[in-house]
Amino acid sequence: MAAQVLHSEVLDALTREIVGGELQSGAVLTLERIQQRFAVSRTVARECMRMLEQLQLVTSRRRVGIVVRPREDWDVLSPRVIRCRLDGSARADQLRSLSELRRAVEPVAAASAARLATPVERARVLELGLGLRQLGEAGRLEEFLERDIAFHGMLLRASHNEMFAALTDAIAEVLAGRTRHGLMPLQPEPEALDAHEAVARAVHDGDSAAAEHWMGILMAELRGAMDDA
Amino acid sequence: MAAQVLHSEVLDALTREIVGGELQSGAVLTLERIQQRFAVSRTVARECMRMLEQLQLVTSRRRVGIVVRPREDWDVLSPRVIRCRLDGSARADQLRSLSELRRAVEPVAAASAARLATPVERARVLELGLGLRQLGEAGRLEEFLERDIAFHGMLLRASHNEMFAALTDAIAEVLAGRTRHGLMPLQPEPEALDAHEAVARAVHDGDSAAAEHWMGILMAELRGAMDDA
DNA sequence: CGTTCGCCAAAGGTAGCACCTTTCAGGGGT
DNA sequence: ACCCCTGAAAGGTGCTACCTTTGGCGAACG
Repeated sequence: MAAQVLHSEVLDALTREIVGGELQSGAVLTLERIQQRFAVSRTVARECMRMLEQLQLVTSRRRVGIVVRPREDWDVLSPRVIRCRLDGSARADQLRSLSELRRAVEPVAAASAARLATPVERARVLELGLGLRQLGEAGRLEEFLERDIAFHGMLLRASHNEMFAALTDAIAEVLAGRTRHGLMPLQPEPEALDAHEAVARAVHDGDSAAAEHWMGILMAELRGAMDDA
Repeated sequence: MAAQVLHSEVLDALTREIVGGELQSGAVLTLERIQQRFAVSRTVARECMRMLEQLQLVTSRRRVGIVVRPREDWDVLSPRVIRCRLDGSARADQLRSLSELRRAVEPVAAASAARLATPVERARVLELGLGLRQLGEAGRLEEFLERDIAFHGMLLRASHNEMFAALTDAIAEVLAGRTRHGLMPLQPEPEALDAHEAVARAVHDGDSAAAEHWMGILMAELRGAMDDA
């Protein structure tokens, strides 16, 4: 992302410490300590601080220092915060709340996609959806995951709502995280495959009610799967 | 928010110009020009640039300058971007996509609240929900709006999902924006009042299916109202 | 005991430098 | 006519030094 620029390691390290709970609400940093700890200049320390401030992770007060804010204030929808929480100790919590967000968003996104997608997008959704069945039944989990991510991402983008589209990466992380944590059956449930296919067809045919309905079914299924685990 | 610190005017001005479309994708800024235009030092210009970069509004490349990114890349869920879009020329678009997000999130949030709210939160939700009827029937729109915002905000927080809670302010903006733009009837529809009350009771009684159902009804109603306008 | 006052730590902001990357133009060779 | 090489300039990256402003806190005073 920010590439090799800036000592973005500093930002990442601090973000992780805050969202990971090592630096609790009320903890105080100073620019000086950041400078010394990471051996960077004031400029870099300040830029990091500003970014943390923008994420609402800290607030900077004169004479006091840089104070860590309580979790309620965090900009938890920011991709950076999501990413850091996903590979920190708060991983499980983050996955749960993201899954819930998914359950909320994806059915509505599917409905919008059925209404608003371009012909090219419709075709692509259908293609991806149909392909899932073959990969699933063949038990090719790696490829299934990859295509599943592509399918859900395509759908979110096809909704033509930029706020849904902005969740693409986070949702991809949920999917990948589930698989990596062995929360997936060795072979996807037939019901899930049916639901995927039904969603794909509904979007392709412009049937927004059906798209929402079937995506809802799909969400309910994986909610059941997660509750078991 | 960031208070009177920093020439946050600079950041706001630039953010507005980008999300407002005055600076289109591919447009190039330089630190030098920012410095001159706003009469600030390089440090301040750089901090602003870093924040814009974090919002994915721009990307900074050596020898080239600060390049505005296409809208797909923006961190459109960031409160700052939402705020700037809401009082820029993209207001209508932003309200529409936010409303859709609301339609997705609020029913699920209501269901979670019914499951997870604390006794205090349940009582408060019920109180706010019941109060709405009186204010609505009396036609006291100002107070109705205020309480409506409190009601939905309480519900989002009571869902105990920090990602839903993070949308509180944005959703408050939608509610306020609708009223300010005369998209509300002079007296709230009786059906809407019924739905509010039903949601409040369901959350209070811990009936998560009913909470989701009635909130869905409510969302459908105001979607109808918005489509009319 | 309460109130005021002043100190100073730490952020806010400015200025200017050295450096590195990237681009782009110009020249020479094929 | 085309390609590659080279060099210079533009502009971000990072650093240091320095001054200003604010606000917390303790001491002194009423």
